[in-house]
Amino acid sequence: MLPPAYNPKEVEDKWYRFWLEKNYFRAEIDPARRPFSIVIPPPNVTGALHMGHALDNTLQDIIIRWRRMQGYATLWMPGTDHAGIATQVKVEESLREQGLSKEELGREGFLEKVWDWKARYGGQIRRQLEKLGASCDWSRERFTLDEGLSAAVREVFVRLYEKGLIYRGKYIINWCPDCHTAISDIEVEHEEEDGHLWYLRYPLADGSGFITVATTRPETMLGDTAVAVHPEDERYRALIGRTAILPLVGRRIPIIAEAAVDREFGTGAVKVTPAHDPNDFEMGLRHNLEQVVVIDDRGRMTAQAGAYQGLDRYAARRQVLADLKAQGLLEREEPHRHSVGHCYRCATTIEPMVSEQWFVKMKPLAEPALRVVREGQIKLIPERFTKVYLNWLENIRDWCISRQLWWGHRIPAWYCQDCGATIVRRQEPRICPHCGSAHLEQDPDVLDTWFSSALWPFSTMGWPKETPEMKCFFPTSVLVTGYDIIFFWVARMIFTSLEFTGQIPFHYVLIHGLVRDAQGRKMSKSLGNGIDPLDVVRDFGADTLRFMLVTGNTPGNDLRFYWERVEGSRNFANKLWNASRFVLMNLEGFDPAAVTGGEKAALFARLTRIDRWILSRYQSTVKKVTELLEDFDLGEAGRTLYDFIWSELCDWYIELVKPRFYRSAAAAATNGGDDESGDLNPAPAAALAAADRQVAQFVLWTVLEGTLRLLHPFMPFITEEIWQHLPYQGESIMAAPWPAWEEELIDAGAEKDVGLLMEVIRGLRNLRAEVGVPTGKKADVVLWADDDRILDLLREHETFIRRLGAVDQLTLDLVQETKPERAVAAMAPGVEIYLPLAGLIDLEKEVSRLTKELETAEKDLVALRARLNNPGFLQKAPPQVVEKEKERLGVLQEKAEKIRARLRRLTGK
RNA sequence: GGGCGAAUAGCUCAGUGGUAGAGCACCUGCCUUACACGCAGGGGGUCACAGGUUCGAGCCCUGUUUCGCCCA
Repeated sequence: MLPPAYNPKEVEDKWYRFWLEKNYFRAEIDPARRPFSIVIPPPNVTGALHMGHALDNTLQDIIIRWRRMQGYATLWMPGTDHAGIATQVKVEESLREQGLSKEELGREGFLEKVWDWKARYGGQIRRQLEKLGASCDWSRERFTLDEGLSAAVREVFVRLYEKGLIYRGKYIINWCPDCHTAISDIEVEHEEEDGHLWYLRYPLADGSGFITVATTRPETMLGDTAVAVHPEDERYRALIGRTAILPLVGRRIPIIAEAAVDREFGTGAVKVTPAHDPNDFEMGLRHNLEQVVVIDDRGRMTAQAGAYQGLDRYAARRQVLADLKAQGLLEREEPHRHSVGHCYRCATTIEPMVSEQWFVKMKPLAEPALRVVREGQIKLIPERFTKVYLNWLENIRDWCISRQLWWGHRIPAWYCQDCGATIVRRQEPRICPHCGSAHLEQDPDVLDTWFSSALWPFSTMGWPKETPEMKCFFPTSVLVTGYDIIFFWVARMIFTSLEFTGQIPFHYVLIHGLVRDAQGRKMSKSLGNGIDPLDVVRDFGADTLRFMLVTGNTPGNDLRFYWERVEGSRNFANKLWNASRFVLMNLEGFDPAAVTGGEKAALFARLTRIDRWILSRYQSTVKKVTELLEDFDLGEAGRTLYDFIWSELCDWYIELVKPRFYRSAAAAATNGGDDESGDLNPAPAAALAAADRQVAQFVLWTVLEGTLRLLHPFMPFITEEIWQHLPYQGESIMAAPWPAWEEELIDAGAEKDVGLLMEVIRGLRNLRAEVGVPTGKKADVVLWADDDRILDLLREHETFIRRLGAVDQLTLDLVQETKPERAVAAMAPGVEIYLPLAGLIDLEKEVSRLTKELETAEKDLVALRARLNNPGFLQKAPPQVVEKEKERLGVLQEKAEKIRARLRRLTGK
C-alpha cells in the first residue's frame, strides 16, 4: 500500500536507474519507425545548470517522451559547449586564487587545467539533467571540442575559406579590454548611459580661427585624422578642403565633406577617428584617411598617443580635457545621454578598434537562410519571432570569428615565416606550398564558440562522415531554445546547415522565454536572486519543478518563479498520489488482462451513466492533450491534465464511485442487506453489487492508467511509481503506448445528464451553506423534476445526491402545485430544489437572496433577448450559435419564472 | 529612430469572434475511512484609454498612454 503522502526522494533515483538499465533512452536506428530527434542546446561547461536550463530541458523531455510513447524512433542528443570566453575566464579566476596565471603555465599547461575543469563540470551538468529526469541518449553524449566535432569545425572553416566566404583582414572590430579579445557585433550589448558632450576647438592651419567639434569620447581625438562636415551645410561650406591642426598632437588633418554627418548633432562638425569608431572607419576608407591606433588591447593609450602613452583610456580622457581646457580649446561641455556598447560576458565598455581578424562573409550565406524561413520550411514558434529572425538576417554584417583566447578550436591557418603565405588546411602542413619553407607558424587565435555551436545539429551526428545517424535523424525534428539566442545560435545553425548539408537543421524551433524571479527580475549571480533547480528538486521533487515550469509557461513569454506555484505543483502531485491510493485500495481482485472480448462487451453494457461520463471526459482529455502537444502548447496541455485530474476525476468521479465500493463491501459483509435500498433480495443484491464493483474498478483503472500515461511526459517519476503499483502490461510506463483517441467513448448524453446532476448537487450544497447548515450535519431535501425523464435521472442517482449533498431525508417528485412552506429554494434547469427548515426561515434574507439571483438572470435575459430580436444576428450568425442561444433563453426564462414564483409566494404578492 | 511584447479579480497569469476563467490570497463552515499538500461554499473584474469593423469584440483594425525587451 502506498504511504499517505508522496515522497519523491524515495522514488526518483530508483526509476532513473531503472530506465538507464533498460536502455530506454538509447536511440535505435530503426528504418521501420518514423524518426524523431532533438539536439540539446548544449549548456556551457562553465558551471551549474540554472532555472532557464531546467525549463528548456523540461520542455524537450516532455516532447521526446511523448513522441517515444507514440512509437517514434527517438533521439535526444545531449552534450555540452566548451564556451570559449566564459570558461577561460572562470579557469583564470580559479588559477588566480591559487596564485597562478595562465602565462606562467603556458598555453599547453593552461589547456590541461581547462580540460580538468571540463571533466568536473561536464559531469556535474549530466548529473543535474539526470536529476531532472531528462531522457537523453547518454551513449551519444557530445562535447564541442570532441575530436569528431573539431574535425567538422576544420572542415567547415577550410571549405568556407576555399569558397572565399572566410577571409582575414584589418577592420574595425569590437574589442573587450577585459577579456582581451575581439567579439562579434551581437556580443555587444548597447545601453543608454549618462555621459557628456564636449565641444573641442580645432585651430585652422591658416590661423584664421578654429572649427568646433562635439564628441562623447575626447580621448580618441589623439587618433583623429580628419574633421568632417555635411557637404550641404552652409555653415561649413567654406572650410571644406582646408586643414586643421589637431590640438595636443599637432597633426595637420583635412576638413572633409561627408554626407553621413548628422547636421543636427553637436556643432554639425565631427572629429574623425578611423581606428576607433565604426562610422569613422567607413569614412576613413572613403576618404583614404590614415588609421592611428591610440588605445591598446588593455584599454591603455599607445605610443601613438604621445605624451599620454600608458594612461588608461579614462585617465587619458581626463588629462586630454584638462590640457585642452588649459589651452582654451575646450569650448564647453553639456550632459548627454548616449548608447554605449558593453561586453555581454563581462560588461566592460567595448573599445571599437582596427584589428586584423578572421571574418565570415555573411550575405551569400544569409540568403538561403532567409528563404527557408520565409517559405515556411522552418517554422518558428511562436510565429512572431520569424520577423525578428528575418529582420536580423536581412541586415546582417560580416561575422568576426577569431578570438584572442587559448580555449577553443584553433584556427586552422598557418603563416609561412619566410614568404608570408597563409595556408589554410584540415591537417597541419609540414612545408609551405609556395616556397617550401618548413618555417610555419599556426595562427594563435581560436574560433568564436558559436562557430562550433553553429554546426551542432550535424556535427553531433558525425558529419562530415555519412553516418547512420545523419541518415536517420537529420534534419532534426524540433529545436527548443530561448529567444535570447535566436541570433547567436538558431540563425547560424540554419545557414551552416544549408551550406554544408544542403538541408535545414530542424523543422520547428520552439522558442521560450526567460525564467525570472518573483519580482520579474532576471535571475543573476550579481543580484543573488537565482534559485538552483536542484534545491527545488531536493525539497519538492523533479516532477514538481517540471510541472511548475511547464504549466507556468506560455509560448515565447517569460515566466516568473513563485514558491507558491511550486507548492501548487507539489500539491497536485500529492493529489494524484492520493487518488491513486484510493484506486489501489479498491482494486483488489481486479485483473484488466482478464477483461477481454465478450467479458469486456458485457462489462461495457453495465457501465453506469456516471462511468460513461468520466470515460467521455477522459477521451476528450486524451484528444485535447494530444492536439496541444502537436501544437507545441505544452503549458496548456499540462494545465488541461491538472484540471481533468483534480476537478473531474477527483472532485466528482471518485466521490461518485465511493458508494459503489462501500455498498458492495457492506453487501459482502452481511451477504445482502443493501443499506441504501433495502428492496432487493439479499443474494442477488450481493451479486449485483459485486458485478457493479467490477465495473467501477474497470473504469477507475482505465481512466487512471490512461491519465498516468498522458501525464508521464510531464511528471515521469510519480507516474512510473504509481503505474508500477497498478496492474499493467509492459515493463515501464515510459515504454507504454500513448493513449489512443477512441471516439466511441465520447458520450454527449452522459455529459449532459451528469452535468445536470452536478448542478443539482451544487445547488443544494449552496443552499445549505447559505442558511448555515454545518458541513457535517445532514439535512432534508426536496427535489421536484419538470418531467419524468429528469425524475428518473434523479431517482437513478439518489444515492449519489444523498451522499454528495449530505442529505438525510430525500423527497423526489414531479413539480407540485403546493410549494413547501418554510423552505429555501434554488433552481436548476428542469429541477426545483428545496431545503425545508425546521425553524422559521429568515424571510428577509431569503427574499433578498432570491431577488439578487433573479436580477442576475434578468440581466442575462435582457442581453439574450436583444440578441435574438436582432435580425442581423438571426441571419448572419452560424445556426448552431443561434440554436444554442435560443436554448439558453428557454432555460433562463424558466429559471427566472421559477424564482419569481417563489418570490411571489414568500412575499404573498 | 525602427520592431516586438505586455496591460484581464488584491497578486501571478490563462483565455484566436458567441455565457469573463484558474492558481494563490481573502471570507464562512468542515480532521466526511484517497488526500488538511485536503473538502464544501462565497465575495471580488468599465478586460489600460479613444475610435472603428462586425449581427456580436477581452479577442480583429487604427490611434493614444504606461511598462518591458530587441535592433540601429
